[in-house]
Formats: sequence, structure tokens, C-alpha cells
Amino acid sequence: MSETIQGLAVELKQTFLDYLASKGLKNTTQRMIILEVFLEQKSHLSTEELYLKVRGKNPKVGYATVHRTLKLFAECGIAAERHFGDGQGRFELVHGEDHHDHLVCTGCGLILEFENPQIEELQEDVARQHRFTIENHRLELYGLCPACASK
Amino acid sequence: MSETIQGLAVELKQTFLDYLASKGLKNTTQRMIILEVFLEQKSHLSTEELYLKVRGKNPKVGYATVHRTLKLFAECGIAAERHFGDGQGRFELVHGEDHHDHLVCTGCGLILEFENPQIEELQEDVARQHRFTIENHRLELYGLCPACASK
DNA sequence: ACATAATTGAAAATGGTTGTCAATATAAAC
DNA sequence: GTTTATATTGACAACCATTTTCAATTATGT
Ligand SMILES: [Mn+2]
Ligand SMILES: [Mn+2]
Ligand SMILES: [Zn+2]
Ligand SMILES: [Zn+2]
Repeated sequence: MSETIQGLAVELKQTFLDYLASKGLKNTTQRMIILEVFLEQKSHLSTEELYLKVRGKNPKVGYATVHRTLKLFAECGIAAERHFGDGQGRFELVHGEDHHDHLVCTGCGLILEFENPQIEELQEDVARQHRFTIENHRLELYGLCPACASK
Repeated sequence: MSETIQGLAVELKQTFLDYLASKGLKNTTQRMIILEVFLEQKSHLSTEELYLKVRGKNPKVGYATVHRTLKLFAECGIAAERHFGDGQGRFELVHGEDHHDHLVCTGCGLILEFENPQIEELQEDVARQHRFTIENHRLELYGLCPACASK
């Protein structure tokens, strides 16, 4: 069950509710609407983009609330904020412990994800060589996707 | 001679002058002051930081001119703009074809540089697997430097 | 020196993000 | 259910790095 889309959504929602409770925060209609809409979308959405989707479902929700709620998602670990050089933050769902990096098409904005354990290991080597304690990293490859390259 | 610091400075200045000429742009006092001060500093300076240094030498130079000139440096290839997540662009000198990535201390802001050909190769593999034509990439490792880790 | 076009610096505009605050909603206590 | 204390909301303003505007100035070719 925890492998299905439905099960995942339930799990993430519970994580969020637990986080709210643990911090003495309140479970509001707006937060639930925003979470539901967020779960329906594909990843890498900007605040603005999610705000427009949320308005489609409930026009009374304000931009600031969407933004604050996305920050909360990131705080409790169900979402991560990313920056791909277009000057605005984008949020994506986080599933458990998986980590991935990104290929970004500078032509059409397409974002692909990849995992490469060898690169991760080499990064750790680099960190060790410099006696750095790594907290996180970012690796992004920018270029043209096949479709854009053939134009 | 082209290996000495002096020789390098002369070379970069010439590259810039050639770029100006090729674009029908003008060689001004401000641009030369900004280039000279930029060459004297260590890398990864923000516009604001360089602006303050330039004012020390000539208080009449404006912030916008410093910013526009840094953009010109980047355009002609003698500088590169970087972003390390603190919300402001930073510029560094570019020497020839070398490429490097960065370790960034989240404690004190220290920035170390490293080169890792194996990682570069693996990145190319990833790009090939997805039929992407890579134009550039960014790899940054964030964490604590030895000094900050031992506090 | 003259003409043309680029440059400059001060100030305002921009745009994503974050802060303010009075009105409202939540959840626990009564 | 009612009261009470506290968190939340949404409209708006503030923030801040960056970019644009524009009249005055400067560089360059003739
Ligand atoms: Mn992703
Ligand atoms: Mn560097
Ligand atoms: Zn594309
Ligand atoms: Zn440090």
C-alpha cells in the first residue's frame, strides 16, 4: 500500500500533520488544499505556478499562504526547494531517502532527473580530501534536450 | 611571460580591449579602473564588494557601471558569474580553458575550488544517456570547513 | 573642431521573496 | 457549547539584488 500513489499521498500528508502537531501549528483548510493540489502536480513547480493551480480550486487562498505552506513542506521534509537559474525557487516532492540531480534544457525548460552513485562517491572523496563535512550538494547539467537540439 | 601574474593581467586586459573594439564599444576610464581593481582582488566577489573596492580608488564610479562592466567581463570570457545560494551573483576570473567546481562552507563562507576529471567524465556519460547536449554545468558541495566543523 | 553614437551615474523600476498587521480560525480548557 | 489563548490568513507594504531609464558627458572617426 505504501508503494501506491494513494498510499504515498497518505503517508506524506501524515508526515505533514505530525510536523504541524509537533510544532504546535494548526491544521487549516488552506494548508490541506495546498497540500492536495501540490500532490497532484508534477514536480519543480514555482510558488506562482502552484498558486494559480490552488486558485483554480479555491480562489480565496492568498499567494503568501501558498508560499508559507511550501516553506513548511520543505521544513518537514516532504518537499525540497530547488533553483535552476531562472531566478525563482521551485519545489518538488521528496520520497524517503532518495537523492537525484538534474538535467535542465535551456531551450524549453524541460527538467530530467538522474541518479549516479559513482558521482556521489567521487564527491565524497573530494570532500574528504579537503576535510569538509558535506551537508548537501547540487549538481545540474544545463544544455539542450534532444528535441531542442534538432531545431 | 604569459605564465606570470603580470603577463596574465596584460593578456586579460587585451582580451577585454579586443572585445570592446569588436563590438563597437568604447574604452573608458571607468572600465579600465574596474578591470584593474578586479584583477587585484581574490575571486568570488559580489558586485557590491567590488563596487566598494573601486570607490576606494575613484569615488566617482557608480554602482551601475561596476555591475554593467562585470557583465561585460563575463560576456567576453575573462570572468564568470557564479551563484552560491546567498542570493547574489559573484564573479571570478577565468584563466583559459580550465574548469573547476566549488566547496562552500556554510559556516564562514569559505569557498574552495577543485577539479575532478572523473566526475566530469561521468557527467558526460549521464548527458549521453539522455541525449542531452551539455552547454555547462554547476557542481557545488555545501558543508562545514575543518575550522567551522571543530566548533 | 564637429558629428555621431556609446557611456555614465543617479534615480526609479523590477520581480521574487519576505514581513506586517488587523481580522479570523483553530484547538484546548472550561 | 462557550470561552480563551494562540496561530493563521490575506491584502498590502517592504525588502534587496538586479536592471532600466534618461539627461548629461565622453570617446572616436571624420
Ligand atoms: Mn527533481
Ligand atoms: Mn571559483
Ligand atoms: Zn528542450
Ligand atoms: Zn567555515
